[in-house]
Amino acid sequence: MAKRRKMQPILRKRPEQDRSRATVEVILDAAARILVRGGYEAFTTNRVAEKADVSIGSLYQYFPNKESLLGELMRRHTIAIESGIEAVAPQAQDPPFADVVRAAIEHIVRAHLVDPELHRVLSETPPLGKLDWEATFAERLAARVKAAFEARRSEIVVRDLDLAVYVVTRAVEAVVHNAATERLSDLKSGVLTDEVTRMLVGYLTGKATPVKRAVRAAVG
Amino acid sequence: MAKRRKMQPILRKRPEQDRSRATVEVILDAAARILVRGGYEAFTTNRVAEKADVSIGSLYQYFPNKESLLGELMRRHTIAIESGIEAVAPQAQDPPFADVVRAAIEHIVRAHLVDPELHRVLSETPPLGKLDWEATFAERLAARVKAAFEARRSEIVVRDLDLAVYVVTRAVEAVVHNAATERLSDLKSGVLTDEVTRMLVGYLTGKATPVKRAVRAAVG
DNA sequence: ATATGATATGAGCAATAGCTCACTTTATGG
DNA sequence: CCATAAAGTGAGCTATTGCTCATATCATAT
Repeated sequence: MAKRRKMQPILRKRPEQDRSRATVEVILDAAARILVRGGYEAFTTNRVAEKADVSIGSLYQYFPNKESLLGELMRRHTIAIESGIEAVAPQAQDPPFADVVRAAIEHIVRAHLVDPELHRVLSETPPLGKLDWEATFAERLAARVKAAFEARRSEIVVRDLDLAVYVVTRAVEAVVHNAATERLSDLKSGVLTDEVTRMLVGYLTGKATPVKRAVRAAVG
Repeated sequence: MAKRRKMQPILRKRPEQDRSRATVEVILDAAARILVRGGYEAFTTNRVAEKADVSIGSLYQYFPNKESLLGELMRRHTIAIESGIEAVAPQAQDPPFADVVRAAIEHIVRAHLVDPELHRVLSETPPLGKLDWEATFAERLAARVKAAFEARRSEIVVRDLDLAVYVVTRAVEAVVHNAATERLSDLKSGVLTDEVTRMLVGYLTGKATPVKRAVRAAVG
């Protein structure tokens, strides 16, 4: 008598043959393209199936519901970001504070350069909006930033560290996020990273940073 | 033979009696409450009418379509913000640069303290998201900020003024916007304004600002 | 060949959306 | 009064949504 309700696995059926794996891929591609072009409004399962040139039945053989499609899209996007992030070299010991700050910013920039359009849509999409990875990513980042600040406490003039971490992370995330759609070239060239780095270092240490170019100019 | 298509006035019919004016008000109230509670997902015309305790027919007598409901809501919100902003005193001549910066920030803070929840939902709502006033508001603000920067060019160490304006406006807007839902008390108390002011002044002038409390502690 | 499971199809269902319109009720003014 | 206009009603139309399921096709192994 137990009513079956929202208790399905993430993927209804594991695709085992090459043919079906391809089908899943085509579906996800179509989903991403529709999301990017028309936003969540245009994102309907029927349209996705049509654009993927696959019957609606096939879609529902692998995805138990609309939300799971979004979920898988997000999962993959997260993975793409995380793997791209691993390229960040571990810090040499006792580097200039400015370099630490810059490294963190490049962290975020890199994340936003992985399929920026899809990134934007996913992060603003109603049912999942700012969910999962954005939360945990932000948390991990905040922890990391705070640790870095504490390690350099003597160089930092700001009183309230927690507040500083909050202000800094939101500010950077937002500037980068916006720049990903409004000033993509500045993002890619590193000009924006320079600027934001100077802002943070100035704010935190109370000293102006000499305007010097980054060691490596481009990030993506 | 001309097909009638999306060409209706903003308000289908002007309410002329007190009774109908009240009806319009009740509808808008319900709309706002539904938006705040359930987001755009829950925002359906039938539900709005139901919550307003008004027949769906009455709703459509004053609002030609769903979008116009959102539009009117936004229009009123804009007006509320703008009138609240006028309270900002005109600057004394040649005030300290920090004061100018602080005034601009308080500008934005004030805007976000007018019904913060509704503000958030409206700014993230799909069909209008970041439309109209957010665009023009940002433009006017950017122009104002740039003018202020130019007037103080000698005190500013940043090279690229346009880039600086971009970084500054996005950063402040985002920090304040996020704080409106995550750190409302810090926003109201002025602590956050202090912090952001210090960040900007440090960034722009290259000098650390002495940590002094604002003249008036609270904004809203 | 043939049996078996994996894969694919698409007509169509139940639910809900935005919205209309024929109609009733309430207010106003001569 | 009563005529006219304003205001209010809600059953229900049309379109679309997410999603199912009976059926058909393809792949593989014996």
